[in-house]
Amino acid sequence: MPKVGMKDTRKQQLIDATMESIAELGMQNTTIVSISKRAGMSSGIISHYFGGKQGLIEAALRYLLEQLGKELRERMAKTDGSPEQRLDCIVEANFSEFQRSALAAKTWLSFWSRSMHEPGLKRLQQINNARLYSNLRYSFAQVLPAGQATEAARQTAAMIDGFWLRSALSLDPMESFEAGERLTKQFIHDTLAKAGATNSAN
Amino acid sequence: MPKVGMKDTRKQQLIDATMESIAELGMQNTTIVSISKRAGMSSGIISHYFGGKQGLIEAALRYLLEQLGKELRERMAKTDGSPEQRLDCIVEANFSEFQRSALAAKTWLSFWSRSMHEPGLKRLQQINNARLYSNLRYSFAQVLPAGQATEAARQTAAMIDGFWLRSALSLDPMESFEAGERLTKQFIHDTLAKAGATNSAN
Amino acid sequence: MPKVGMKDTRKQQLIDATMESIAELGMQNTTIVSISKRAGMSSGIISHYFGGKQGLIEAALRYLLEQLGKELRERMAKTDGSPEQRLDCIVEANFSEFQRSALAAKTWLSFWSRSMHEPGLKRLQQINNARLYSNLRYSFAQVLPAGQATEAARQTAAMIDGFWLRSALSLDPMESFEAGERLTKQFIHDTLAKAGATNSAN
Amino acid sequence: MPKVGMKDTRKQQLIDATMESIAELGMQNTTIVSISKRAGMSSGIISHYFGGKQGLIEAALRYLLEQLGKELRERMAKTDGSPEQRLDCIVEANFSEFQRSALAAKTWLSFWSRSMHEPGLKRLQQINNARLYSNLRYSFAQVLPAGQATEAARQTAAMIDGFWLRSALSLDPMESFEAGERLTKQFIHDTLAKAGATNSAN
DNA sequence: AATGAATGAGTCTTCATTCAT
DNA sequence: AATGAATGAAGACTCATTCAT
Repeated sequence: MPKVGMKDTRKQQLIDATMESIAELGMQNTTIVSISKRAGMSSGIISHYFGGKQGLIEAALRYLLEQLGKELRERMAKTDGSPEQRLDCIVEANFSEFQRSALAAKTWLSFWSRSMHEPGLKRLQQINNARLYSNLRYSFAQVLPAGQATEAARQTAAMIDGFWLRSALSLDPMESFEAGERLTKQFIHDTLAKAGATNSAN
Repeated sequence: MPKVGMKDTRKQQLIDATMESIAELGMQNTTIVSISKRAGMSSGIISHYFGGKQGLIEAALRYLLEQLGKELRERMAKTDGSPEQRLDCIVEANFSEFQRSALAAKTWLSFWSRSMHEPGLKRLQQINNARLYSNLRYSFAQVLPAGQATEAARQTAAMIDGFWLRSALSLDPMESFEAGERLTKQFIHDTLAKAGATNSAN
Repeated sequence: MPKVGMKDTRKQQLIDATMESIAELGMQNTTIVSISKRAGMSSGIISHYFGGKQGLIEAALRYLLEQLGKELRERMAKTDGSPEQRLDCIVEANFSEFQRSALAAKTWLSFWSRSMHEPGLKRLQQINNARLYSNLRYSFAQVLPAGQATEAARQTAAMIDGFWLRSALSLDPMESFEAGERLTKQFIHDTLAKAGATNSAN
Repeated sequence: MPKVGMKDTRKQQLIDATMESIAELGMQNTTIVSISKRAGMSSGIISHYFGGKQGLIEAALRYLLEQLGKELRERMAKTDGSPEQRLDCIVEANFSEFQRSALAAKTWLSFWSRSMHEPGLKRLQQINNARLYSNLRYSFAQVLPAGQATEAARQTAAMIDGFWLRSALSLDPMESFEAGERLTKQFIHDTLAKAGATNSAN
C-alpha cells in the first residue's frame, strides 16, 4: 500500500509534468528530458514506469479523459436529472475549471492533432467523441423527436468542441471559455424552447 | 517571367507535397526527405526556396488560408448579397470540396496544434479566426441587433470549427462534413428566423 | 557453515543462470536482469555477491574451467595410465556430456571472443590452453621423441578446439561433437601407430 | 563511376575502421563513434551507407569472407591442380598474411561468437564453414576412398579452425600462425602418405 | 539553379550500479 | 542479507542544415 501509493504518486507526477511540458513547449518540443526535469526525476524513470515516451503520452491522454468523465459524473449526481439540467451539466463538465486551464487545453489540442496518425491515441479520442455525442443525444431525445434530437446533439457537440478549440487559440482564453460555456448553454435553451413552442402550438 | 513561373511551379509542388506528407504521415513524421521525395526533388531545394523546413510549413499554411479566402470571394461574387446568402457562402467556403479533402483537413489540424507554440503560425491562425468571425458578424448585424449578432457570429464560428474538427477525426469524414455544412446552415436559418419572428412580433 | 552453504548455493544458482542466459540470448543480450530473473533473485544480489556483472562473468568462466579440470581428473583416476589411454581421457574430458551441452558450448565461445579484450578472462583462457597443450605433450612424449611429441600435441590441441568450435556453430551439434571426439581419437591413434611403425622399423 | 568509386571507397574505409575497432576494443566496446572516428567520418554516415550499425557489421563479415574466397581462388589459379597442391592452397589461403593480421583474426573470432545469436551472421558463417569442408573433401576424394576422404576433410577443417583460434588467443600469434600452417600441411601430407602406402601395399 | 552527400546535435532507450529500506 | 526503485551515462539512430559540385 505505501509502495503502491508511492508508485502511483510518482506516475501522476510524471503525467502532470507531461501536460505542463506539452502546454509550455508543445508536443513537438516535449522530450523525455523536458518532462523528467519538470517532475524532478531522472529520464530513465519514464521507461521504468510507462515503458517509454509513447506510453507516458497515452497515459496522459487517458488521464485527461478520465478527468472529463469524472467531472461529468460529479455534476450529474447533483442535478434533479431534468433533460435541460443534464445538458447543462455536460456543457459545464466540458468547460470546467480544469479543462479551461491552459495546461489541459493545450494538451488536448496536441492530442487531437497527433491522434490522427497514432492508432492508440485515435481510439481514445473516438471513444470520447462518441461519449459526448451520445450523452447529448440521450438528453435531447427526452424532449425532442428522434431526428431533431440527433441534429441538436451534433450541433451542440460541434459547438462545444469549436468553442473549446477557439478558446485554446484565443488571445484571451478565459473570456473565450466563459463566453463559450454561456453561448453553448444558450443554444441548448433556445433549441429546447423552440421545440416547446412548436409542441405547445400543436 | 518564365523563370519566375518555373520557380513558382516548383514552390507550389513542394507545398502540395508538404500537405500530402502531413496528411499521410502526420506532422510528427513529416521530414524534409518525405516532402522532397514526394515532390520528386532534392532535399536541398527546400532550404533553397523556403529558407528551411519551417519556412515551407508556414508557406503551406499560408496557402491553405489563401485557398479559403479565395473560395469565399468566389462564392460571394455569385450571390445577390442578402445576409442569409452571404452567411451560407461563408459556411460553404469553409466546407468546400478542397477543405474537405483529407489532405487539407489533416493539414489544418496539424497546423492548429502546432500554431500554439510557433508565433509565425499562430499569427496566421488568428488572422483567419478573426476573419471568419468578422465576416459572420457583419452579415448577422444586418439582420440582428448588435448584441445578438455578436453572439450568433461566435456560435456559428464555433459550430463551423467544431464540425470541421470532428469531421477530420471522424471514421466517416465525408458524411460528417456534409452533415456539418447542413446543420450549420440550419442553425443560421433558425437563428435568423427566430429573430425575424421576434422583430415582426414587435 | 549452513550460512556459507546457503551463500554458495545462491552463487552457484547465479552462475548457472548466467550460462543459461548467455546460451539463450548471447553475451551481447545478457543483462543483470536477464540473469537475476532466471535465478529467481533480485538484480542487486549480483553486485552483492560478485561485485558486479563482470565479476559474475568471470566466476562463470572459472566454473567452466573447473568443470573441465574435474572431468579430466576423474577420468584419469580410472585409467591404467598408459599414454594412449591418458590421451583418450583428455579428449573425452573435452567432449564430455557437460561440455557438449549447448549451454556450455555457447558460453565457451562467448568467453573466447570476449577474453581477447578483457585481461581477467584472457588470463584464465590462456591457463586453460596451456594446460591442455601441456597435458597432451606430456603423454605424447612418453612415446614419441620430443620434437614429434610437441608437434603432435599442438595438432591435437588444435583439432580438439577446432572440432569443438565447429560443433558449437553446427546445425547438428550432437552429431558434430560425436564425430569430433571419434576423429580426434583416431588422429591420436594414427599418430601413435605411425610412430610405433617407425620405431619398430628401426 | 567517380561517384560510385567515391562511395565504394568510403564504404571500404568504414569496413576497415570497423575491423580495426573490433580488433582493438572488441565487438563489445565497438560503437558507432569508435568506428566513425577511426574512419575520420561522422557517425551519421554509417546509417547513411549501411542502414545502421548492424548493417556495417554484416558488411565487414562479408568482406572477410570475400577476402578468404579471393585468396583461395588466386592460389588455386597458380597450381598444377594436383590434390596435394590444392589442399596446400586451401591451408595457405586460410593462413594468408591478411588472415593472420591481428585485425582479421580478432574480428573473425568476434563474429564467430556473435553469429550464434544473429541469424544474418550465422548464415554467412555456415556458408563459409561448408565451403571449407567441401573444398577439402573434394581434393581428398581424388586420392582417398570416400569414407576416408570425409574423415580427413573433417579433421583438416577442424585443425585449421583450431590452430586459427589458438593463434588468435596466443601470446605470440605470429609464431602460432606459422606453426599452424606448417603442422596442418604436415597432417595432410601424412594422411595422404599413409593412404599411398596402404594403396601401394595392395 | 539544383543536387544529395555529409555532418553532428538532439532524441529515445538501455542497463550496470547504487542505496534506502 | 536481500531487495528493487531510481539514477544517469552511454548507446544507436534521426534528420534539418550545409556546401562542394
